[in-house]
Amino acid sequence: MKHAASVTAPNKYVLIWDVVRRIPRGRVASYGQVADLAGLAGHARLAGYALHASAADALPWHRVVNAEGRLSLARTDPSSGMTQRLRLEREGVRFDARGRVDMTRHRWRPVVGQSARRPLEPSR
DNA sequence: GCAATGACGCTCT
DNA sequence: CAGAGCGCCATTG
Repeated sequence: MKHAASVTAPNKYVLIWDVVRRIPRGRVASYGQVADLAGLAGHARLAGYALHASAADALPWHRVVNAEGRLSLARTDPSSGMTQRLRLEREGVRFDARGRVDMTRHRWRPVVGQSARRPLEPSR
């Protein structure tokens, strides 16, 4: 069925869910970023699949947006867009006039070694 | 097993 | 900056 995972949940999905669960409050990550952290670099689509397959309130799925900072809605539940935006705003995530998340300020930066690289956001 | 579809992403126009 | 095209992989008919 379209709502996979209802009975079968590939380990890959579990990996993705685990990453999503680690996203801090007030921070957002893109599907590609989640896939990458889950060890599935380049497979952003799988991240989307995993989220769709997971239970609605089993994890902070609302903190996952696409690379453009826009909200990707599930065709089976278009109303999720409203829920997502409300939850994010409630966490302090700001949206611009176009309805996009300000990625430069809210993109989640998991600790990797924080040696060099780190353009650091304009922090307003 | 092939063809179509999908909570995506990157590149080119 | 917007739209179209192509690539990735898993699920479904």
